[in-house]
Amino acid sequence: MLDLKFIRENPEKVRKALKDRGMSGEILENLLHIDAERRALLRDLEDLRHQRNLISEEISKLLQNKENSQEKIMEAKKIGEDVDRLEGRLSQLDEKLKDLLLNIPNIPHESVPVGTDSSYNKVVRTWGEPKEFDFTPRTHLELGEYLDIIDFPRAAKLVGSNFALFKGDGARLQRALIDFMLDLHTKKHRYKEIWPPALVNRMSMTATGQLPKLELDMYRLRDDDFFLIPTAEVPVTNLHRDEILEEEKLPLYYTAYTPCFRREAGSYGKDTKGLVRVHQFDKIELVKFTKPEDSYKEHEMLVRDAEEVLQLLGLSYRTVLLSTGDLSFAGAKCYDLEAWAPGLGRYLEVSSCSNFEDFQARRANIRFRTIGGKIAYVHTLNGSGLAVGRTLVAILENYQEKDGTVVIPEALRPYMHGLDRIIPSIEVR
RNA sequence: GGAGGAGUGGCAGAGUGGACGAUUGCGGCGGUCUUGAAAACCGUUAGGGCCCGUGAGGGUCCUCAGAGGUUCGAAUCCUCUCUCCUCCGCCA
Repeated sequence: MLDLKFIRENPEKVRKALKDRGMSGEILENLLHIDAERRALLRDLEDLRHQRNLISEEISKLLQNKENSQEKIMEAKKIGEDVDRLEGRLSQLDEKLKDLLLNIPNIPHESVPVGTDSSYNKVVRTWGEPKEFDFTPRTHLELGEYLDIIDFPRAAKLVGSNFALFKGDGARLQRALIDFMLDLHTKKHRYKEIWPPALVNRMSMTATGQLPKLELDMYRLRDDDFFLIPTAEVPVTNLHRDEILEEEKLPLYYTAYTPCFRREAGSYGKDTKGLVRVHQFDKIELVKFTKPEDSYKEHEMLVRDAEEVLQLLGLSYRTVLLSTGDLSFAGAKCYDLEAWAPGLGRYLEVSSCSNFEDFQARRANIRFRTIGGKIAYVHTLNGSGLAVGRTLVAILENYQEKDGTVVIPEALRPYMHGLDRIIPSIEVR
């Protein structure tokens, strides 16, 4: 959420942001109109309340002196009626204003390329070369089936389409990746590990920006107003909701492994097969709370922390700076990391690292007290480090051999009890 | 799920209809003292909105878990919701 005062004083900046994102500017004009009306009303209302407060004080004194207060009470009552009327109107306007405010996206940072869709994204660097094969590389679907480590039909039997089920060395590889990533981020990069609930309430979902806009993309429980988290960003960012942090403690670094749940409503037809787009996947998330002046430096560092996972796994990738049209609602700037998937023959988004500036912090009311005693909003950042399922796709497709077996990347072997290769299971092991 | 108890500033904790946006302590900030620091002492310190002012600042309104209600007036009384604690039940 943007600062209302900022919008009021810089409407042209918000107008430009909406335009750059390819959105209509109508919402802004609407908001400015309501804001003006609301402020005029507020002035009248406060004036009335002031009068009433004065009379109430008089009544108090009259009563103490045992004098007659009936006349004053009648007067106050009359003002009270007007107050009620204006308050009713005010709460209507407040509601409208809040709704509009929650639906205005963040303002893209000046370094973000302007463009209405992903074709304007900019590759800022690449690492490694897309791997060449002297045979036609298989997709992770083919490999998963051949090695009997991923079982989509049975997952479909258990829940429905677009769910994954890992077996044997596939399950172990999944677990190894989680462990490997968490170890890297906690030990080397000094993030504190969090193991949060996978369910959160409506307030948490609103604070990080999933609600109200994306409610249909979320899984919601029927009997309680809880949601399955679409990313660990939600519980971890909400750790400090409604808190005032101390400046000396910033920046705070957190990492968390969680399953992530997404309905993917409206994305039918895209990536309908395989692990690329499933309703439940696993992800290691990185979250930072920083001082405003440090957030862009911290953002670059966070991206590097995520990139290191790919480097250690020996997966070639590119780092993409998203354009204004591709940027998420709450983000001010975002880099995607895309790993090369030879079987699919394309790059796969395995991480998305965003700086939200104070957009989430304002919604979530996360502030800090400076050493001088001033209070300000923190900046929040997060990124995947990494999405486990898609990383597994990249590993299978990059490390496959002609015979259909898959070599385990060196870095993962300690987490696989020394196993160096996945071969088809001939019988139940 | 049942029965009780509780929710107040950064934290702890007073406050049962008007003098309370709130005693006090801790913490924070400023100062005295000191070569410097600590201790001690003095002062200061809730958040937010609106209006006025170039500014320092001033005025005013709102906020005591949240939403309603009673009242001229609510932290205080009433209703509902949420959260936490204790006991019982159930359970990995």
